[in-house]
Amino acid sequence: MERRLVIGLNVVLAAVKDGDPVVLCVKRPGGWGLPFGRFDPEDHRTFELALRDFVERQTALPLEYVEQLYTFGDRGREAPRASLVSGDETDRIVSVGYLALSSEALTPSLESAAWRRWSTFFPWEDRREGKVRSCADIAGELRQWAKGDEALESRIDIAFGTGDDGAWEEERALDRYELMYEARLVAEAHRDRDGVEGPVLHGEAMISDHRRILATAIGRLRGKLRYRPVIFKLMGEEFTLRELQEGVEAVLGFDIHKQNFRRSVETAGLVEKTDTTVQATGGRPAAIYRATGLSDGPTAAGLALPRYRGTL
Amino acid sequence: MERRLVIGLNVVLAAVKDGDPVVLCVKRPGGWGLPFGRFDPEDHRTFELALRDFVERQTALPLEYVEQLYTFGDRGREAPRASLVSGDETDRIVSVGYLALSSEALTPSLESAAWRRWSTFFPWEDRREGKVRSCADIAGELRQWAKGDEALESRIDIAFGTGDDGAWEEERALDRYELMYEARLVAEAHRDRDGVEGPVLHGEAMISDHRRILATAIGRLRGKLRYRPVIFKLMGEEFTLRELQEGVEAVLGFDIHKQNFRRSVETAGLVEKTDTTVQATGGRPAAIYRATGLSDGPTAAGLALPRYRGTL
DNA sequence: GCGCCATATACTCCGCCTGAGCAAAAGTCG
DNA sequence: CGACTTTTGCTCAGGCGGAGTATATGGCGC
Repeated sequence: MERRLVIGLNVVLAAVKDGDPVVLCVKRPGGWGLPFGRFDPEDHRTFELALRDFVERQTALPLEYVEQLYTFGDRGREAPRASLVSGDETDRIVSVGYLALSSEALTPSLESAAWRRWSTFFPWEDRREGKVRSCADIAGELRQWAKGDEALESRIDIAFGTGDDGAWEEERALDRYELMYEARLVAEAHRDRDGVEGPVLHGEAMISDHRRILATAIGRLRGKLRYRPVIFKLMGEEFTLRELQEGVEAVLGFDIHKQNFRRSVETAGLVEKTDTTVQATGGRPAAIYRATGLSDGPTAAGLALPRYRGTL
Repeated sequence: MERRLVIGLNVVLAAVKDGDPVVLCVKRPGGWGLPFGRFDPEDHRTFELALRDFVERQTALPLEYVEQLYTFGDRGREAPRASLVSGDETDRIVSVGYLALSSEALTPSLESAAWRRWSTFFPWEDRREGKVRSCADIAGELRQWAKGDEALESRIDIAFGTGDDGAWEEERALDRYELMYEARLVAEAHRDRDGVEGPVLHGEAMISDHRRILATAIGRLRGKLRYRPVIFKLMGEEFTLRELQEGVEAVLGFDIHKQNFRRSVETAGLVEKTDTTVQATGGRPAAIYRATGLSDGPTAAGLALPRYRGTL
């Protein structure tokens, strides 16, 4: 029988909820995963339409901003759960990953769907003060695994900002995940290959290669913050500068200087102050802002954001 | 009969030749296009392997650096030339675009393949002094077409750096091409839709949506220069700083300040000076440099490059 | 109303990066 | 040797970003 080609669509639908970045997950037989569906060339004119269609059917949540991430076509990646999408083990599955952003974490209609924090799957990516960061020295574990291999050590240094003049670059989430996969510090590495356990496992696993897709999405979103006004896709219509900053910090995964953030946001001209204020924090009331027209549209500049400058 | 799903692979193979950026093109019945082939799930384990396979067969050129660009799945995009890849008009074609870089523009074995300058297809993207830039005021033509529509004018301003504080951002090549397509300033717009001619047509057309894919590749490559050391994939083993600068300028499409370029490159630590020199320009001999280990690997920083600050 | 607290907002200061240009060095060519 | 070309070294000023201090404006307990 002929091996048919099947295209699957995966979505990382992200939002910010109670100051934490969350992603829409669906509970499947093998564990948690991203929403996905099969692309049917008969029914769907474009990928995006197909995506909106099945996400809305699966969760009753509408998609607003949508962006293509990457197309995964390697044989073997889908093996463990091929039957889920294709219904036929001999099919060859190619999957197209998408990133979608929502300004609200609305409750999904489906019981098996839920918003879950990024930090569940990537505890090491959240370096904000007071957050549950996995204090484990992952870079140290990796270096031990590298056993002096220079090329590997260089990759580790760049990915984790160890190294002499290196800095933690938040958008390298995928680099970090892939290193950890190779070093077998994540459960997927054991599931996909032999069952030899690594020293410690970090974060919760997802089915198939969904955690890899999520890492791709996180990195892409973080990078995009700096050159496109995507942060406003995660905010409501109106917000205080503190709320905006908390949204940015949630995505970036580290704290930033308050006064400088205000300065950079205000001079960028992406927001405008309204004449109303809110009093929600127990201190001085904050002015309410909204995004200007500049921050709309497919093109437009992003925010000038600082780099992480902590230790560890 | 069932509509089958077919995956096509397209490659933008770029190089720098005689100071100009070039792309490998293949002559087809309907005009020039990018090399492409059909992905066969039976034969190929990954997209990249398939890509290397058919490019080497079509042109006898090996691919070095390869990067996925985007997956195009909209129905209709492939209509005009569907039969080329599929051999069956009822198939649904999805195409995955790739960017590949070569340090040498080797002569392809196939007679129908040739290196052609980017500027053939995108004359407006080359703003270097003394180059054949199409002096036509494209932004003006676009604004005339926009007829006061604010949203459109804002897009034009951002794409072309017109607008008050806007600057020409070289990586927005796709934004510019898409606007021109919508305004029917490129031949493809007439071929794909009705035959109503626009005022002027710019650049040479390519078959299918290949010029769009090329625009995507140019934009991606230009952007990537700033944060990954990809420029060295386009250079030989050894080079002078002038040659390196000319390579960068060719890709960026504008001239940059010589002394500042030297400073930024040297402080970045991506190159190291050898103790040899060449005398090729009729002036003082230039030191030969080579890329350091830092510039290798999937990760690593890029060059700090200036922005275009010309007029027009 | 008054002191205290918490947060929002304003302003300052300084170092570094970057843009821009001058000038010297090291060759070729007539 | 002098004119010319290109490489290389250096300086200087403006601006942006990082970090901290100070002030404004509300609530709350008394």
